Amino acid sequence: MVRVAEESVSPRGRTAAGQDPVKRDQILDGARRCFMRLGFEAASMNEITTEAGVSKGTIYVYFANKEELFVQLIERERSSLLDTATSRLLEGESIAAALQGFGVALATRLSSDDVVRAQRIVLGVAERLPQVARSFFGPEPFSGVAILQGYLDSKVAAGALTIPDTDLAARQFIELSTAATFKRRLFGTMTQEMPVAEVERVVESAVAMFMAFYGAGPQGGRSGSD
Amino acid sequence: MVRVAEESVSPRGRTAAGQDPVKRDQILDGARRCFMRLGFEAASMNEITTEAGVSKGTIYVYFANKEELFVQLIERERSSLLDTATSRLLEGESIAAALQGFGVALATRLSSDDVVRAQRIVLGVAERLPQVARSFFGPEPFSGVAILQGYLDSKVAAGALTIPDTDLAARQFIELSTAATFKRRLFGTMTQEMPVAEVERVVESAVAMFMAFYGAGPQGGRSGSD
Amino acid sequence: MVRVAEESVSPRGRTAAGQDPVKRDQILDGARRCFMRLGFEAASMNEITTEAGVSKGTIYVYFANKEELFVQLIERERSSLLDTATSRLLEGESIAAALQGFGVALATRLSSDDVVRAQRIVLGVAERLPQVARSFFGPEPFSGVAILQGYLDSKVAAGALTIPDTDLAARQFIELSTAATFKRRLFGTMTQEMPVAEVERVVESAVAMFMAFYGAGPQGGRSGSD
Amino acid sequence: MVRVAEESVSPRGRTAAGQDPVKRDQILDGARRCFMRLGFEAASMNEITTEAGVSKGTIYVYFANKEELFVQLIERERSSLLDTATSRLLEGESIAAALQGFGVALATRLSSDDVVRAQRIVLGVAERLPQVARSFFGPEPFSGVAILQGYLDSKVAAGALTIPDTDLAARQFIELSTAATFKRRLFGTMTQEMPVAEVERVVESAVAMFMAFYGAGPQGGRSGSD
DNA sequence: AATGAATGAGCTTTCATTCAT
DNA sequence: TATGAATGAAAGCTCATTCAT
Repeated sequence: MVRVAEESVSPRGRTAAGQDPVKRDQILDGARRCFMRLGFEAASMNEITTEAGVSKGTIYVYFANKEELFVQLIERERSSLLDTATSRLLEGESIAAALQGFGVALATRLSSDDVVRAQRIVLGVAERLPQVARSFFGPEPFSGVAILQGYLDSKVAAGALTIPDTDLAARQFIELSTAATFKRRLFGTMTQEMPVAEVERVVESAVAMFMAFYGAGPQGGRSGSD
Repeated sequence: MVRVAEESVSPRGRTAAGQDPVKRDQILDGARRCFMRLGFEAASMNEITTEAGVSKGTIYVYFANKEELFVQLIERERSSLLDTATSRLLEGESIAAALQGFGVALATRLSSDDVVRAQRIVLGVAERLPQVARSFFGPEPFSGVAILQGYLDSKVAAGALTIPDTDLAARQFIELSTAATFKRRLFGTMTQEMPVAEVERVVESAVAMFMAFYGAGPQGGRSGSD
Repeated sequence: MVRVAEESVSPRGRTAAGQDPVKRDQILDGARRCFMRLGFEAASMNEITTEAGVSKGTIYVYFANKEELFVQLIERERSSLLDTATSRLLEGESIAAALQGFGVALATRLSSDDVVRAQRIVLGVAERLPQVARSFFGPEPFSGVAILQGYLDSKVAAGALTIPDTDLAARQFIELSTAATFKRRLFGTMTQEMPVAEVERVVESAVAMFMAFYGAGPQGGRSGSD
Repeated sequence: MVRVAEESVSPRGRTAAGQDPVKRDQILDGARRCFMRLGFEAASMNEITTEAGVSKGTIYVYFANKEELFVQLIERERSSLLDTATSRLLEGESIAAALQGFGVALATRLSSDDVVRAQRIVLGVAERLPQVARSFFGPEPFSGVAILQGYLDSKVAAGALTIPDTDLAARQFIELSTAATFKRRLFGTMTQEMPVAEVERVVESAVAMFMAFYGAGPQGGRSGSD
């Protein structure tokens, strides 16, 4: 019964109900535009219908209800969220360079119009759909943190860094990298995306501060107890 | 049903429509309970009416509509948000102690159940009511930042700190102080408020890192490259 | 708060929400017309709204949902269903006359257009609203039966009738009285109400048959055992 | 999903659209299960489709719409409704025995769960599909009545019974036989099928009453006045 | 000035029916 | 001929807002 589309546009033959990935994406694209423009509550299924160019019934074949549609949309969007940052981290030639690349990619992505918008919507429904908010940055724990922590762990093991609590250190670096943008963008006090050069400057400061504290050496970083 | 106790009713005669500050607060108190419990969309004016113990019409005399009621509520709540943190900053006997007190107070308050809830609600309507989100932490720019920046400026002027960009440095310290809590609480990956001892440890690390980088000395902290 | 209407049209002052009996009846009247014309499923709340001359919201203040509205309607209608038959029974000068009056009233009422229509609708939703169907003829058991049984019991006690099972006998008389009409009207093979003269003839036969079998005398009626 | 076993499929080549009686029955079987379980309105064509193991389109080739499908279903079911009762009547060795067999069979069948369910559904749509309800018990007039009336006519002709109005007498006997069950089962005041022994007792009373009134003899039963 | 009953647009969701494949 | 994905009208119900009292 299920004959999956072989290329991209529903090619030939039929697909099982609710199984055509092209139509599914078409719906998600329409939903994305609506949710982004209006938020979760204000986006009506009617409008999504129109925007996606499918009928009401079709949407309900692919997605059980509005919440499920939203959850699936976020799921789809999430996957690519931290890809660039992750690869930047692994590509870095030195620790400082790796952190710089990671921090810039992360700060840029997290403060992009789209992601900011998405974060707001997700937080707006966090009470009703807690798992959506919880997994917004990827499978728990906050995956950017997990990745960076893994990286830091490896450098600590190699003796290149001295960090008593790599989970905290990872969070610290991320917060330092996004110090100028995250809250400002989320709460709207910064209305434009920050220029790359400026982001780079902020991350440079973050790297410098981080390395000054955690860089291996006699004075070794401290995170709390001594 | 809920009637205000005799003595708290506007004292003498009648007040101009929509002018009685006691009734105004009574409405805002009810609205606060509803919005916090249900969120902006789910809180119905009917429920607010009941919770506040006033009639529908009265609410509409004091507040033009649901949005305006919400805006006014956030405005009222905001003022006290950073009071403790601010006074902790000014009470500190040393820079490190001042920062420690400020950081702990800030991290604690920002990750309290109430404030987390409020942030989510505010962010959920940020697209529709941008100025509410924008001014959530106080008059622009982000007021915790402004206060801390002022403090840092004074210490720089006194030669106790070396900071090229005190705005950035203020943000950095705040982000470091809330590194373990802010995102986790907001996105729900941390479901309980963090124990005070743990908050203190995190802030100690923040202070150490901050002072290591910006503490006055030959190597003076840098925030860009030179 | 609740100031009940003193006469018939909402007289003066306000009534508590969902408490105005005049408006309540107005809604039930509109609902009655719609349900009778279209049946339960086909009657839309919109149409009832229009027919009753009230707004959607008002209906939902008085009745929680469509089912509840229907239940309340049937409840209201039911009360008068067997009044006439009951009083005819008690007015009869002889047993035969009492039974004749009761039978004619019952057969007439049960086969009237309105009652037939109502029975169909009630039976149509019987699976979903069993208690509505169950109590259609009044509080259990089938109240016409209960009343007649009580009457028969008294006559048996007085020695005027010999009936081993008065519950069965009551049902038998009722079925005999409505033998020509009940099923025919309900299932639509008889499309007009039966002329009174004809009903009277059928009930006369019922009375004759009943008295021949149960009338006190040496041969005494039998209903089952040897 | 449900596929008919090879051998039951239309035997040779193709059948004209909507002409294969095997497929037709297959559809009606599925529809029967759905309608009985859910009632007319609640049974969706989708569910019938699944239950019958045919496609939506196919159903619409065989039956113009949902109503027509229902009509045809009732038509098919109807034929067997009174078979047993009819043969019991003709097998009876005496009039009393014939009536007893007929009455018990009829009362049992009419109050069986399935038939009660079917009657309710049919009555629920009686206003919209009058002919379905009208012909529920067979071709007009009420066929159980017609058959019994024929039987009574023959006995009257033979001088074994004295009945002025055999149509009425037939109805009377049927109502007496089902006096304890019909309304109670239909309106749900009796939730279980009645035990056979009890049905037999009720029918015995019906036969006794009937024979006492219509049994040939000097006093000959009368159904009108003289 | 305060009340709260009434309003009705608008919401999400269902499902009989169609028609391209 | 048979299929079942797609359609879209219409359903029950909610709730911000109004205005007669």
